[in-house]
Amino acid sequence: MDHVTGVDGASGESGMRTHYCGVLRAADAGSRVSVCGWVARRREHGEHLAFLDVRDHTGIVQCVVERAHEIRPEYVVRVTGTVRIRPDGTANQQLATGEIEIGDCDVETLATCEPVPFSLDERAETEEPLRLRYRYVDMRTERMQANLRLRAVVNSAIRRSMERQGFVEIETPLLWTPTPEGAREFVVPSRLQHGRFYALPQSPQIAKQLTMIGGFDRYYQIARCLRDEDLRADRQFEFTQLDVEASFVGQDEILGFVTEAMVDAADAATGVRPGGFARMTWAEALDSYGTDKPDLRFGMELADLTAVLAGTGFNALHAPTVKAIVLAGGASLPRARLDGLVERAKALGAKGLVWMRAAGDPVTLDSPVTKFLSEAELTGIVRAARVAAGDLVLIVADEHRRACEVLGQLRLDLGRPPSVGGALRFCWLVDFPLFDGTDEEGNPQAAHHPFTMPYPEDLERLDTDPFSVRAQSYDLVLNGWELGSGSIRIHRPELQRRIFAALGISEADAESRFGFLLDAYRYGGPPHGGFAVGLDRFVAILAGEENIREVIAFPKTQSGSDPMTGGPLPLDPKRLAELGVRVVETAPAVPPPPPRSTGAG
RNA sequence: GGACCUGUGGUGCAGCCUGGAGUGCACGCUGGCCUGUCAAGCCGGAGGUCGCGGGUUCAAAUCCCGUCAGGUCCGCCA
Repeated sequence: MDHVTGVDGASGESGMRTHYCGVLRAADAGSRVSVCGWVARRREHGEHLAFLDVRDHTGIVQCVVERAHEIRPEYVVRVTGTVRIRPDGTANQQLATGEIEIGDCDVETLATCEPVPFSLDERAETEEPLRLRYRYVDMRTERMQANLRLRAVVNSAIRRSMERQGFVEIETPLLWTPTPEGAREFVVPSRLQHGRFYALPQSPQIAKQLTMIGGFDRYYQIARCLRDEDLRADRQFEFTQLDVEASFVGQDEILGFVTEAMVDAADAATGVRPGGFARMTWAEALDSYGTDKPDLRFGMELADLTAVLAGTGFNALHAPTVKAIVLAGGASLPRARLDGLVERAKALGAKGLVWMRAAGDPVTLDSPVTKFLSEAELTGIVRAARVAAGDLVLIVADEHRRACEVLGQLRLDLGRPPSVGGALRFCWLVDFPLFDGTDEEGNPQAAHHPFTMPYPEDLERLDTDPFSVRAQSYDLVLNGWELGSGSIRIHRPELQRRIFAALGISEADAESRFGFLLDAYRYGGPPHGGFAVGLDRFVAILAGEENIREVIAFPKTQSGSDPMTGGPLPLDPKRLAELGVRVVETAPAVPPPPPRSTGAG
């Protein structure tokens, strides 16, 4: 990583420091320098010698002083002294600055610090709520510094990439109009119009489509989105996405734009341009990986045994689809573990799970159920699933989707590599179904969103077999995480009306919900499509983190609280009255605000 | 809305199953010693509502019920 070798006026420091701590080297020996930072550690050796390790975001430098008893860890100091080579035998190889130290020091305390509530040592684990409550302290750790700076690098690279590709950044409103579709929205009461509400955008979806009609044929935005849905390791109320929309282009061009941005960003983050964006249809992903977000970092693909077992007399394996995965070397798993896998499969919705241990040459299968299968069926399984001696075969027979999905999950349980430090395996998924499931009234539901363009050749089945209609929509998957999704949009009002009808949205409904959008398409809407990439997830993967909170400066807990500020908080009646809002049911117990003192010994 | 896991000096843990004095480990904090350390070392000290409430029991950190907080997941996330 490049380091600034000095600090000039551009830093706005007015000469408080000449260098960052982590950049000093043997070549600087003899220089008179000033560094500013936090005391990472203090080592006292009696009355006449002490060491202060001073830290800033670039690293640590050792300062040698006569006495430092009054200077405690995490004090903010400015040290002015002379860089010198350390005495023979005292260099520290672990430290980038380990060949030198700052001697002849004048130490100025800029701020004191109470004992911090948890260790900043990288080796110490601290419970997350405590880190979040004192996030400003937590941020000083190497981990948080690296993660948030990585995020800035990614944002910056994405902006450059999109601009180079001719995209224009346009800001869209945070105060938008409520739309009763999709994710639950955060709502903002209008002070000037009591009883009316804005909604915070779950995404700038409609706004960006309007910019297409407005003639900005390549729009992008690094946009905050807000969804009032339950939180997860990969979901916060607020998140950031790279939002893209372009006119007069097809699916391949849009995938190309996004691929370019991802490659540029990954390059900036890691120094390597990732290649090999896999591409498969939604149906292929389900068939081979049992999921619509396949993790391509490892094999263990699903084998299809349906044909092999088509005529089986063994009822447990008689089903529309029979699928298997093979765990290499898994034949040695203890029986208790196998029983656990069966339970897991049942918990995932399968009727059962058949396991078989493979041994010998030629390979034979051993299992409590082999006696119900013919020789031909057993050799068929070995051949179809490419079973080798020592392997464990796991078989699920069920409806197609369930069989695939259960084994897809078991594949992850048994084979998924750790998130840290591995390869980046991107994968485009295309040809999603237009509809997925039905609502309470039995109407098909849009798999992506109601403005998604179907394949023209599938349209004839819209009324007769809607679930077979494919959409021109696509997902980007990275290492098994859904990074984003997009589609070609419907730009012709008459087709949009047909889709609304198929979704069970009446003309009057469509008018009241999306009237302004339908109006807009009467005034020259070009063919267009777009995409959105979840940047919190992308940065988390690049950082080797399992949780997006680690790449967010001030995240919320799973219950939507902020341990630092205590929010959300009740509003006093005066402000509620001003907004024309009455609280009908107060929360049962508002916890008291966190105590002010650290209570540290 | 639901399932599971966690909650013990400032921090991270052990103790809980099988009830018997707040018992232990490491770090931190604090006082002292120490002139080349670097997670410094050595000696001493302080620091506890065992998340909270109730129950069982002669006796509860430990068993039971409830509750709160945090986490992981299901539902939810067009």
